[in-house]
Amino acid sequence: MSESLRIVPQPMRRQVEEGLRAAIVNGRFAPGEHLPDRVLCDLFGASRSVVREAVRLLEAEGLVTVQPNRGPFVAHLSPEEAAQIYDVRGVLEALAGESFARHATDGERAELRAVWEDLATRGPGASREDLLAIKRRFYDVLLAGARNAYVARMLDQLLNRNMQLRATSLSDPGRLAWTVKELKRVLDAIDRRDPDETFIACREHVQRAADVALRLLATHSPSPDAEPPS
Amino acid sequence: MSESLRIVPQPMRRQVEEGLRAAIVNGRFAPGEHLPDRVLCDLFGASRSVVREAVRLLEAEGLVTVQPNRGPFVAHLSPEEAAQIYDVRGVLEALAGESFARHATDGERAELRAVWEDLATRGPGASREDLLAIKRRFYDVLLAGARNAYVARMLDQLLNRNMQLRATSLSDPGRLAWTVKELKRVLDAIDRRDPDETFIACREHVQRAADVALRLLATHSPSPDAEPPS
DNA sequence: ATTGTCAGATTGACTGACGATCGTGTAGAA
DNA sequence: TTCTACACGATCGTCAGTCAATCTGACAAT
Repeated sequence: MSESLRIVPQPMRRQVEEGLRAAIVNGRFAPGEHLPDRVLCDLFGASRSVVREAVRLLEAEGLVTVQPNRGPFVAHLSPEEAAQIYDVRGVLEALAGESFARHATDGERAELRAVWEDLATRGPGASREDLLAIKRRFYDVLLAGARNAYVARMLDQLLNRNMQLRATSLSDPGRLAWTVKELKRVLDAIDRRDPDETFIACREHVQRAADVALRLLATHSPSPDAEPPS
Repeated sequence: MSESLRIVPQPMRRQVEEGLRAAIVNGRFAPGEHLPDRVLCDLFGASRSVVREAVRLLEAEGLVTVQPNRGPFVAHLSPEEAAQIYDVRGVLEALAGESFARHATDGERAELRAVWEDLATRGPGASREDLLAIKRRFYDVLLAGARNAYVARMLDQLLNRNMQLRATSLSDPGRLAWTVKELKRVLDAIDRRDPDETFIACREHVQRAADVALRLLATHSPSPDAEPPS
């Protein structure tokens, strides 16, 4: 853990990339919205080269889709895509949990349980932001203990991709209690050093979250907002 | 399936991107090799803007790593990373198989079995290229029938990432017979419409391939080639 | 031998420019 | 009035050139 002390001046490109990503996942840009590079340029005060490179990265992450000769658009999340994302999230999170059960240190296990207890003691009055932040910490600890950089990167992408849906599903009344109960099963499996059971518990947890989110998505907004291109 | 007939002139950027990716996965560039954008420019006859955007995409895929102020390098695959990639591949392929068992049409099931029979009837004298091509077709059919664009994209990335290892493990004498037998278990599970068994069979297949590849990697080249930077 | 300095090479970023392409609105014809 | 064709604007794709910051390696000085 000899963390390098050298400071790296964050390149302009990375600032644009992170700013744009944050703006998209926080909903400051509506899905389907057109983002001409001109407006991105003077929004971030950067040149076209920088903006275009940043857009390429977000395109690879799936957050924006670039139509030829028309430019970048905020990606639209259809119910089918959402279901697919949850499927992938399920197996990746299951793998992360399984790896955590295998490789995590005692300190990391204790830390994960601490985060869970933080979540469990929140009343139902907690704000969406708080809940998302706690779940974020949960994932951070989980992925750190899983010792697998690839599953961490891919899961990060997927969590960014369906941030809006997670916010809605977390705000569902009564969902918090189920989340706490499902995660307890994960924690118990981890403490019993049972990777297989951890795998199953994690995947099932995501499946439940997907059911809630997709049900909300189907009933609450039967007709999506922006135009599905082509 | 009304595929649009209109041809879109592939942008220069995409040509550079695909050419560079092909050059890396085919081993025309050694791992750890430095790729100054100057040489990429007159190698592809493109301007710096185009090359840099293409490099961004490959960076997001993990095929190249860009060191600040030093430029892009062909990514180096450590044994630990290889093991992590195989872990992720295992669950993603398992999910793809499970989805295939759930959603594929009868035609797709027959097609998958045809590809498998093609692989099974090859004698041990088949060339690496042929075997890789057949496995490629197997994956294409599998992913098409899985009805999940995300698992397809991520699996594609991972397969590109460890192409070299796959080539070595496929060339291992006797491995072909085991591969055929393991895939038969997958096919049988699919034909029995048993998603859970398909999941397990796929994951185990990848695990076996990982064991072979990592064993070869450990014994055949105990000290990697290029310098691990920093 | 260690340190300091300098030149060359390379990246990061910006700017201006040009043609190609898409969408749209308008003018003209039926 | 309705429909078609064309022109126009907006935007993208690409390029070339410039400048500053940084790294590398060699060479000189202590």
